[in-house]
Amino acid sequence: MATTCTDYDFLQIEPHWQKFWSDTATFRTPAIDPSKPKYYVLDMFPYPSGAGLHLGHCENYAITDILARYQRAQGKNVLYPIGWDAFGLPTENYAVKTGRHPREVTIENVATFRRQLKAIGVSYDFEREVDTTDPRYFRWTQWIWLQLFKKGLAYVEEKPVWWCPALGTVLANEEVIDGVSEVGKHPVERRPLRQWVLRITAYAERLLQDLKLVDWPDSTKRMQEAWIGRSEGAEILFALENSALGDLKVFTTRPDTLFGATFMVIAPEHPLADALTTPAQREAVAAYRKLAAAKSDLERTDLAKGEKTGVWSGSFAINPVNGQKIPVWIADYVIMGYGTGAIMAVPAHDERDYAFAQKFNIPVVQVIEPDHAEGRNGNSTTKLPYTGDGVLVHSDGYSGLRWEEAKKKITADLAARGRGQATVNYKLRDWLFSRQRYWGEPFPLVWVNADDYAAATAHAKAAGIALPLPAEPVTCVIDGQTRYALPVPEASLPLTLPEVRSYQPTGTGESPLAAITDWVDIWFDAATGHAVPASDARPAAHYVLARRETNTMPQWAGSCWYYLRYLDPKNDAAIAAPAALDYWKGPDIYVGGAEHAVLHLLYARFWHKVLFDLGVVPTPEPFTKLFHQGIILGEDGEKMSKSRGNVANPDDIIRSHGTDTLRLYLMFLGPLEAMKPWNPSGIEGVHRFLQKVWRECIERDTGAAHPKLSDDASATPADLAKLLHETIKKVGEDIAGLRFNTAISAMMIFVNAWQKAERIARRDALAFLQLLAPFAPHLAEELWARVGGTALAASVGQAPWPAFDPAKLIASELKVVVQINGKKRAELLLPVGATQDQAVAAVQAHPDAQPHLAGKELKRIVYVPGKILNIVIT
RNA sequence: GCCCGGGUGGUGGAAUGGCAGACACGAGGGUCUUAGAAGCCCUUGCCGUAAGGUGUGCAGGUUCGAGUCCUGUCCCGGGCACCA
Repeated sequence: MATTCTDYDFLQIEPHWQKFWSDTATFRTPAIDPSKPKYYVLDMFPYPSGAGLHLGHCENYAITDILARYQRAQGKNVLYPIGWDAFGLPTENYAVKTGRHPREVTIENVATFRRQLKAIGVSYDFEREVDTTDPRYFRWTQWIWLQLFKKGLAYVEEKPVWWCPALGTVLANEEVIDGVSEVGKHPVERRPLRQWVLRITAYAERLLQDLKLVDWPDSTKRMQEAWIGRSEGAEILFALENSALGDLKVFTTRPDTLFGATFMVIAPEHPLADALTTPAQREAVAAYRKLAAAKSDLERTDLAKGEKTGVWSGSFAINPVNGQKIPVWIADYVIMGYGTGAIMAVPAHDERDYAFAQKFNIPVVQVIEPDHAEGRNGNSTTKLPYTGDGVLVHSDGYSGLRWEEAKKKITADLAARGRGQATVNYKLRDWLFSRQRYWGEPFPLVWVNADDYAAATAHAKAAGIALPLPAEPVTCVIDGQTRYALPVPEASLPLTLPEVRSYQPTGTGESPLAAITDWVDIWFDAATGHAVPASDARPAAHYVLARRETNTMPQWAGSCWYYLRYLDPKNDAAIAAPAALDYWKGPDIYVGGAEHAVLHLLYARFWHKVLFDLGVVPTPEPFTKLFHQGIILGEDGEKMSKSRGNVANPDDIIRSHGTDTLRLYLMFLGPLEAMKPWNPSGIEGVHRFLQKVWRECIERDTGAAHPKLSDDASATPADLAKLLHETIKKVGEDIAGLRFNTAISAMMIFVNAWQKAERIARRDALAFLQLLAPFAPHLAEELWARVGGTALAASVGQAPWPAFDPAKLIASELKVVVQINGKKRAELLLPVGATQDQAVAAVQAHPDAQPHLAGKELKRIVYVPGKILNIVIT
């Protein structure tokens, strides 16, 4: 039932239809039906911040909503869900500031988001909402973590984190601005803390290779490739002059330049740095290492632009190919985290090594000569450093070889002597997976001593409980004692967050959870997961004294698998039922910002592959097709931000022009993937368009259907009918190809023509409303009902998408542009199928063309029927 | 420095190697109106009264024909970076 307004009163129409959709559950996901094709549209789910929806969200969700509505009209079973990525720092910080519980804040923010999403008219199935902070959801986040733990993909390590002594807390990278804390501008330092780390590097090769399986923007694929950073090379052992110290292992991608190695460099943190330092150098090395340690990574990289620094250790290494004695230096341009933390330096063929050698007067030996370079054998004119390809020189036994061959041969020869081997290195680091925060998923495990670990696991086994234990126990040292990580039984999940009185940091760097003694120190039953405070009497002999893990998981955890939970969000027995996983598989399209091109997408792929290996999911990749919408900038062309004062608020636009106008305008602004400045003056254009559609459908004074609508199916003039079918074709193709701006332009062209026609068949008007419906669903519903569409379907979206009639697209005559020597001189209307000779004859008779052709020889004729006739003359 | 994008009217943008500027915004003129708003009609890349010329950052090239392909170059935006 439509409204009765006579004008396009969007303030009345839009809420009316939102209520209709909600009351009739129009967008409830259909049941699994293997006989029907499925289409799963996924948005990157939002973090429900206190600020509410911004235009970027609106753009993102308008895109997916249009796709969802279009695919429904195509007869697909559409899954179009939404949820909340609600754990995380801003909420926790807000809770610290206000003393409110983060859950309370989250519930409030989610309510705001849900209300705003409904106000922009997106057709989500709100019955499938997921919330990462809901224990029924994070139960499965914890379950997946246990599978990773069991597979040996989780381990514990001391890792440096940002520590702010003044705030007494650990800070995230983004909370440290220019070397001071974002809050309060206090100094910060690096401090090692016990952390959980996930072994994503074990999947590096597959994460790289399987990029071939997905339809993603090339730039995103390349960013992932670069992040994984595969490089082939060799590990080479250099004997140390002091043979008691053993060998120094380096990684190089250029084993072909081994004869040019004139020094070695190790990172200041290298484990051999101490041992290699001779007494004479001790003081200098100590000073240098202290200097390097004080530098943040940022400062170290900043110095890349400046001078190289370093200090000689006093020791020498032996080049394995020529026995030459070369000095070992310590310099911070070599970092411990990559390769082996040590390099062989070849100044002639590496810019960094060259700069270092220049500064410290180290010899430079050229061993590669570019092809066709003059004066091989000693009198080279090649400018050094030379990093390109070529032929080896000054390399006994290898001189004259091309570099590719030399790489292989030198590596093989070293391998034969046990002094090296070909290896592959990745830049990808393991994933630091713990946070010293309250508002995150607790790790489902406790720490116990060795004896209790043995007793507890034996007890669980005897009780018939298969704990998710790794092959090798994970241990760490707490207060000087070795502790074993004992997982809670899967059946006891979720492990929920205890209530705390304060979210203030503990001051020790630990999570606020560590202060809740009753929760942390417990008697623990490994078979049931049951626990009582350690201050209580031991309930039974099989209870062991345990300390809970007080770190929590990072925000990434919940967002790594949420797309699977939508398939079956209320399932208490599994992530999702196998039938649901089988039918829906994964998203057919995933839409979200390019800022997640690396981390989120890489982490989610990693978890998905682990689940694939476990047989939980049927596909090796989670997101087969990915699309990044461009950022909406402020009017000034800068990023929208409060401080710049250039933020456009969607609520204001909904009030002034309606959400259909807002959505349509966001889609009309330009290509979806482009970064676009917001230009509020242009919004009038699309608003006028919608009003024009209204005026063509509704009689102004009575509010009845417009009198020019006719029940005679042939009432539409032939030109307009042809245009309608062209529009149906174009809009369908453009939606499928994500070119919404040109789809809208095609609809505008049609309506301009419709306005000039005296009559139009009612069914043609309805077909047009169907095209408009994905973009401006409220107006389309209203007009659909009032023009008579409800006889076909209660909701415009439920009517099958109009088909275009190819026969209607064919014209009897085609326009051909006539060019003479490449310049347009005339236009011809030729019957379909006209031959080149007929075309040329027509041109020669054409008054515009004749003067140009008179007395000229036709040297060449290019004829493309229906397009162009180009005549080349002398 | 490296890797990606991208440079088209006053503005947002359109154009399977085939009429550059679709569709809009803005601007100018007209119509309607007591007046205005809204609507409707016309004009609108630049130079030129016009015929015509010219035009997609710049310089070349390929082609009957280039915004589109190739080479070089400049500028803007994004990402990465002492990664051996």
